[in-house]
Amino acid sequence: MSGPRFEPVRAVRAYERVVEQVEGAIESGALSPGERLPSERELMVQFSVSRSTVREALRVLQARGLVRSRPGDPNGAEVLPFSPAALHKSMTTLARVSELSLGELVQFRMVLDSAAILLAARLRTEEQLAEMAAAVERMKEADSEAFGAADVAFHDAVARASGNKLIQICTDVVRSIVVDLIAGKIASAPDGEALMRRSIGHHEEVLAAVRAGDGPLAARLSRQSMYDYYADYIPAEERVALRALLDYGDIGGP
Amino acid sequence: MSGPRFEPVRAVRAYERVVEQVEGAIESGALSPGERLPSERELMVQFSVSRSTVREALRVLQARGLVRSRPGDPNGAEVLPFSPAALHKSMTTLARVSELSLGELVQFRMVLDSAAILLAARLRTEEQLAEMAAAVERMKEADSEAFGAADVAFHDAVARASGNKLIQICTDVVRSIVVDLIAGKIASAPDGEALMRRSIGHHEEVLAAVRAGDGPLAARLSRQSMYDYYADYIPAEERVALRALLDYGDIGGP
DNA sequence: GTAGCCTACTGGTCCGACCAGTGCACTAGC
DNA sequence: GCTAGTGCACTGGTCGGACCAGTAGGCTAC
Repeated sequence: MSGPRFEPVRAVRAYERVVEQVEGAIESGALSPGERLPSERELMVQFSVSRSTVREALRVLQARGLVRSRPGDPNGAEVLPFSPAALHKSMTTLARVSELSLGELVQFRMVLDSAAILLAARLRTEEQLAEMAAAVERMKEADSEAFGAADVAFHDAVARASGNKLIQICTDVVRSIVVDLIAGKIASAPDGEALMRRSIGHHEEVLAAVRAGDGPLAARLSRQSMYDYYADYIPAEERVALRALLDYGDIGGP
Repeated sequence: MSGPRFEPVRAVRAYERVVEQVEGAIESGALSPGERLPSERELMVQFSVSRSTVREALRVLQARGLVRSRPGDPNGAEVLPFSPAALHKSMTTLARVSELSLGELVQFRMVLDSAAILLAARLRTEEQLAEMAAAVERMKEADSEAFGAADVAFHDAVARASGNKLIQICTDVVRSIVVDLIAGKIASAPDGEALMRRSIGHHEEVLAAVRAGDGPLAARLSRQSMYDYYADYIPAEERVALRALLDYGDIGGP
């Protein structure tokens, strides 16, 4: 017969229990962004642990992006509003140690971006549409530096219009990773000027499709646009997988 | 005139420099998974910092999922193979403090899963197809517990067949978050038995479409399947956004 | 009234100590 | 000879105390 099923007792370190408590307070809303934690010396009394333990706990919370501490600040550590910084960090690490290829990253962007655009074509407000249009205008008049910024603004407006915060955050994170990866290369592109002009044309078409409410068309155009933009940086054998998202003629409609 | 543009010097803490060096060694491959770091006392000599500083650095590295340390282990901290644990953690935090709704999470899954299936229909090997088929068979013969496991196995096989590690990891992370969120609810579902039967039918259709190489059809079916499966848990006003992914009749073809 | 200093805190770092674990070499027993 | 058991030397986890540089806010002197 099997006796009572005992749970394995994982040795839980003191600093972990401190982390759990503070984390719980933040997630439950008992501690809001902008509020301050007690000082380390105060915390060591409240938790009855040493300052080393408190500090290790704070380091973990800081690594998770929940808290920030400044030396000399008489108010103690500050509870931060959530930022995708931690997500960004772990995804960047993933990209490096897990050897994500540029192709995979771009493919991921094609999927998420086109989904965002498909949704935006349906759900966007007039305001958001105006933002996208403004970004495209800025792309036209920009030098190669401002061009990137305007491009980001466009895609960010689209992502927000999709109404899905997770899509918005993930597109943002992956985009910045891709941009970092090919940083410098874009300047040395065989024909950066032509690339920019073509990209502007693509964006205008996408914008028109969003304005018309034709999500499938907008999504298809955006995938094609991203493929064209990055294809030169991606090894030929990897491009096949990316084209699998295009070949159907239309992942977004007939 | 503007003089030389000086960079703002952010005060870099000692433990951060330790983190950077170890992190760099791991990312560059100088330190491989399974290898051991020197002991804390050895590290404090090498970095010429105190043990507290070394420990805070190790806590950060541990929080990022790069190393693990066991008390008493004579070999020092172990370099871990990358696991999406850190990604999972930060995304879970995101879901909680950033108040991601179940609807947004499911919508995200619909996007990623259908993209994975679209790619899998194109790129899958016979082996991977067999895995998917085996998983569906297990779903048929399983009780409600094993059903979930088989379901996971199916989607995991699909994600692997997509050939995109990022898609694979993200679907996995988001799936587990969704499952946690509705844990317990599924048992109390109005008609769990019927839901399971319907789900099996859907999976068989998806599998058939993948086998036939009809990616767009498979993708459409999978979105519909996921929508049907989770719709009951999602408030009506949120369902509209999810249906935006279905209404086009076919985000994957005519 | 204001400019500047002073003080009482903060977090960052260091040191030294103790404890409970772990792995390994060594030894006692077969 | 080989195995089973025992120490030992080390590990990480925690503690306490100490010092430093930095900050904010009150206080003083102008």
